[in-house]
Amino acid sequence: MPNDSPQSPASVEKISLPRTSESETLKKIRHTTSHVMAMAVQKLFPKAQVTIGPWVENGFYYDFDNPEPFTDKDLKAIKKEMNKIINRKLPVVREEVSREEAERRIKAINEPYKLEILADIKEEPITIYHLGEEWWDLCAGPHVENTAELNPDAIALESVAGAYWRGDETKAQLQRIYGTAWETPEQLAEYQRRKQEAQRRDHRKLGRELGLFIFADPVGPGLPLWTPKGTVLRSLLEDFLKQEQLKRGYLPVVTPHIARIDLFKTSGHWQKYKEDMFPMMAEDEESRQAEQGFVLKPMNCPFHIQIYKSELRSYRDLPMRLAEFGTVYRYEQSGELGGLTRVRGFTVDDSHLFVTPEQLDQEFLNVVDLILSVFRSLQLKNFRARLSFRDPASDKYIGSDEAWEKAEGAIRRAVETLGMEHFEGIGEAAFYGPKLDFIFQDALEREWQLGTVQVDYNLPERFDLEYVAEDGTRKRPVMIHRAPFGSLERLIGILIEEYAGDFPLWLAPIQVRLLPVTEEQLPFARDVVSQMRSLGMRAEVDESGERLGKLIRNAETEKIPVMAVVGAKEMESNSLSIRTRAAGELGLIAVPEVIDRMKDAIANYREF
RNA sequence: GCCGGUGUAGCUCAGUGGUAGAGCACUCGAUUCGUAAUCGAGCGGCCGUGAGUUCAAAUCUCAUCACCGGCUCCA
Repeated sequence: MPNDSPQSPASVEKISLPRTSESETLKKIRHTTSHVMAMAVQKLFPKAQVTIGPWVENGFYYDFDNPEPFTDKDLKAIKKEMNKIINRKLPVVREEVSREEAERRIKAINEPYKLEILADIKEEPITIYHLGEEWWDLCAGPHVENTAELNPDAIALESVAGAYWRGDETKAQLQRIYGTAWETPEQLAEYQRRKQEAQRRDHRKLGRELGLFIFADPVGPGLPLWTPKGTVLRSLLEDFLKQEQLKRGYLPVVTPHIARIDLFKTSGHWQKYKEDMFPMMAEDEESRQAEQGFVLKPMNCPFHIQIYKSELRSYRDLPMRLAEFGTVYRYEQSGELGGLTRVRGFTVDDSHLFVTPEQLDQEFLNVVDLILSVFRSLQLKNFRARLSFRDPASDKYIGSDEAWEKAEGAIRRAVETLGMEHFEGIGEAAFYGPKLDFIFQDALEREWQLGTVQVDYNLPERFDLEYVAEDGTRKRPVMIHRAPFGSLERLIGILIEEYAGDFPLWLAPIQVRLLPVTEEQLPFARDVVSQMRSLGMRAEVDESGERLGKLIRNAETEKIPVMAVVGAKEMESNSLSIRTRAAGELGLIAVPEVIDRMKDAIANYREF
């Protein structure tokens, strides 16, 4: 791997690649290609039944019900068959039929899934698209007019995957084939190049290369171990947020990792969240039977609630903002785990705000303001805000409709007040309340929730929380759950990919490395480093004794932002030859000036 | 949890039934060198794990664990 040497054309974007949603042409191409693929599959696998085959942002897929799962080898054969179909230059013909006629024809070819799809189509007439004489599918279109408009060299089949019919785990598992299709072979090549490029930013790869974290088989899946460098990163992010929270009146707390099962029965976790919790620890079989045991905490809220409840609170104490970097454990399904973005043990930058109903709106806005300012400081710009509401049809939630409506109302008012762009995610709520979530994308365009704010009327009720109001009566506070990072693990995963491993100076695990030209300069270099360290900078000397070219190469590969070459002339003039990753060689600079500039840059979240 | 794929040295990977390989890293020696790889030698592997087939298994079969791409589910 040549790493990112200056010669490599870093990220020159020669060819522009439209996304499907932005290009009518691509929509047609991909739609038709998915039909061609389905036709090819049914030719090679006559038992395969078709279901749906839409375009997606980078290509298309089609789900089949086939007695045998497809393998990578099958994909090759399918692609070959597709080429044949395309080369036959089949016309793509739209036909409108009545519902009865569509039903009759589907029954004639025995395609039960199509029948279900037909039942869901509201409008008439029903549109059917024919590929030549021998194959057709229910489809709204649009399509190209002839398969000759497709270029076999601009099409690639990518992978097979299981997918549930209608996205429902309890329904049949279908075989999904993913593919991609473009206008020209050049576009396909560019798409594949960018995909490779994205893989180079993958935090799992960079995390290993930069020595930030590891996973160890004997420890277990989804349980990251943080190396010294990774721990620096974590601590810096924690300290940064702690300072922001200090300014805003948060109160730090610390709570244990385990608790009696009863705590989670009161909160409702045991009833609604049990599947996501590690199994109970019981002292003996009798205790196990009686459900008398301890569990690892999947969330911090019940613990913070206990602290709130430990004294009688006055309205004068509110809002009370209890904050903790609380490590929680969730028994995620094995197939869900991956890198730092989905793990089984992670640290939430958690806080629970206990507020009066009158304070709710303002406090919610304050939290959103904090979250947005955190994202700004971290230079995270590409996110979407999601209103995560409950699915009224599901039974996975606790609490009354009234409480839910009040909480959802508070979130709606907040985004309206802020004029914030957002979308709604039905069924995305926590089991105890609705959320405002901030959704980010990783290098491979998968979406992840980071920051979150939640309004909760339910847990205060279940734990019978109170405060004494001005008039002396006992009233119930409202809770806001919030986490700007979401979790340190996921945040760092996203940050690594966002920065492509090039951390800003203030976050870099090693900020500056001194590179002695010969051993002669070692003592001087060590002295400069100790000056820097005494000022809190993360500095080190390369003691390897290799030649300068190698020292630079190593520092570049490790993505160290500032390199300082020390040779005879630097030593003589008490200066350093500075080379930065971002700007290259900056020439000779006196040691005190280097230190001042470093200090200034770090304090102001700027580069050297 | 489900479907497909992959597990060989610390890392990246070659080896497809017959004596385990390369580059980098690491150790030692020589070199004291000016902005992306100095030369040489050495160390290092129960071929993820367990069973089976075979005269013989890294290689074939089954099971299991982990990882990767999806699905479902979530910070």
